[in-house]
Amino acid sequence: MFEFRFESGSGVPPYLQLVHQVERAVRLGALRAGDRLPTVKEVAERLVINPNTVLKAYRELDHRGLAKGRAGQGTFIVGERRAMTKSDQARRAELRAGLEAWLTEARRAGLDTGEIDAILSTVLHDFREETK
Amino acid sequence: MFEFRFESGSGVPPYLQLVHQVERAVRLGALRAGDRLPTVKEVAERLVINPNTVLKAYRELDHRGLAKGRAGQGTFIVGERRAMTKSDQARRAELRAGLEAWLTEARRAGLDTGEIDAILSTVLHDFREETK
Amino acid sequence: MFEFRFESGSGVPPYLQLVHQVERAVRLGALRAGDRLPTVKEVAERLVINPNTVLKAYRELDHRGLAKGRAGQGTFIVGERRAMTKSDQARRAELRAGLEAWLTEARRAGLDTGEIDAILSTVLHDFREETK
Amino acid sequence: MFEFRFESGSGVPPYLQLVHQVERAVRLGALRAGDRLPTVKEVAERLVINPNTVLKAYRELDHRGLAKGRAGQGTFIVGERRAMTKSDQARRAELRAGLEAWLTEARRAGLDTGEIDAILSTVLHDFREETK
DNA sequence: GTGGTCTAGACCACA
DNA sequence: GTGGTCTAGACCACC
Repeated sequence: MFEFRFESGSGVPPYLQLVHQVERAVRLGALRAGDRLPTVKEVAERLVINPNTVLKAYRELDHRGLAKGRAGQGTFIVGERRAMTKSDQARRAELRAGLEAWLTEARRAGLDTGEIDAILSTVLHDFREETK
Repeated sequence: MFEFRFESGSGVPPYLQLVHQVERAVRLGALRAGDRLPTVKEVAERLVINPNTVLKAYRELDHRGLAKGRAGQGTFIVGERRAMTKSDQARRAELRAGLEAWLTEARRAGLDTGEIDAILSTVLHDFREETK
Repeated sequence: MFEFRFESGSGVPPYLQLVHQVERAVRLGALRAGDRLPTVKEVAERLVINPNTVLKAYRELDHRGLAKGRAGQGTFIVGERRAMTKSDQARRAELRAGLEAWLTEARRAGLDTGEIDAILSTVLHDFREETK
Repeated sequence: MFEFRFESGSGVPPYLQLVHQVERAVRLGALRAGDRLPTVKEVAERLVINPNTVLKAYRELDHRGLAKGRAGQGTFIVGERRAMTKSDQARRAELRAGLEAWLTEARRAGLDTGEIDAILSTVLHDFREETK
């Protein structure tokens, strides 16, 4: 079952964090069409937030065409996302491993979380500017 | 002079984005104690937002002990952040280059911005869980 | 419920007066962790000021770690302030009574509010210099 | 020569602090008609503030009829304040001593500056309400 | 309904 | 001109 989490202190509204997490999971293939999201009640209890906040996130997912609620059954991921080929999956795994290596390297160099974030967001921004 | 920018669509309130950018710049050594931030008016005009929004960001920086406004003079970075040694700087540059290489690799593998973000935030999260 | 008031004419910005009052109340034990402050709207209406001014005060209290706003619920005093012992409370009451006696004495000697203030601030200042 | 000082952190605008100090000194008899205030330049240098701020305070004192600048000579306290009788002076000294005793008592009871302030302002406020 | 962000514009304090 | 306070009112996020 998909697990939500909160990155507190980022300033992103809680309901949007939930939306983003589903979006990312779908992109990575961790969530696929037909998968069932945890119920509103479950999420609300687990994250200790108001059920309305979860509802708003699920409504937004519906709005974005990523999930669809079925009365009495739950909320399900929709939309066809072409399955990844084996070689695609392998390449992702490699990339993932590469990033993990980079992070380990950064930690070993004595950088704390804040510094890593700073480098990440700066480099990311520059990269997007260049490849725009 | 320090340049602000907006990462629109993230859901982070504009004033917080400004705060985060200064925080990151200070961490990376791009801003140092005594440096003057652009005036409230300049930022407001450049980003086409209300001066009060910029003021709010500067006030937040004050609260966080990162900057201090002086009426009639401007807003200045405050607090001693020990200068980085040459070797530290070199290590950062290496890390930066490594991350850029990773990004180039990811692009070459056909990942779009959304997918890269997805991998980044997932791996980052897992990494923090592990090293916690 | 905590009651705010204005000491007009002091030159202290209204929002700061609110902050100071909460700080003092917390110090005196009149407000304790978990206590709920009146809502922004209530204070604004009672003191006939703009809600944003109250909000600014509450935000400042947040920054100082004295209170925390919870959307939809209100603003609450935060932070553990060890409860005063019975004997402590008694000593405070004595001190308070002593000060009241002094004030009565001063009034009887024909001093007006301004003169009392003058003596108070002067003696206070000297006292701090000495015990510094 | 009269000495100005700053109580930082009170939120009272610097120029008003200067005004208040002269007012109090006049009330207490520490400054009397004809006494010369330090020059704008002296005050500005001593307190490390802009001369314009001192000028504004002196202008305000003029406005309130407490002091008058004489071109090329300086700023002088004006206004007849009937001299205090010997017995009046004695009574003030007694009051002052009484307050000092109270403060010593408070310190001995373990109260810090903030707590003393809290009691003072609370009792003062209540006292004014009662004798209003 | 409760806190919080943003805008718009007036006014003040400081240099 | 530069930071800062206050007002007024719209809109958002959370309960």
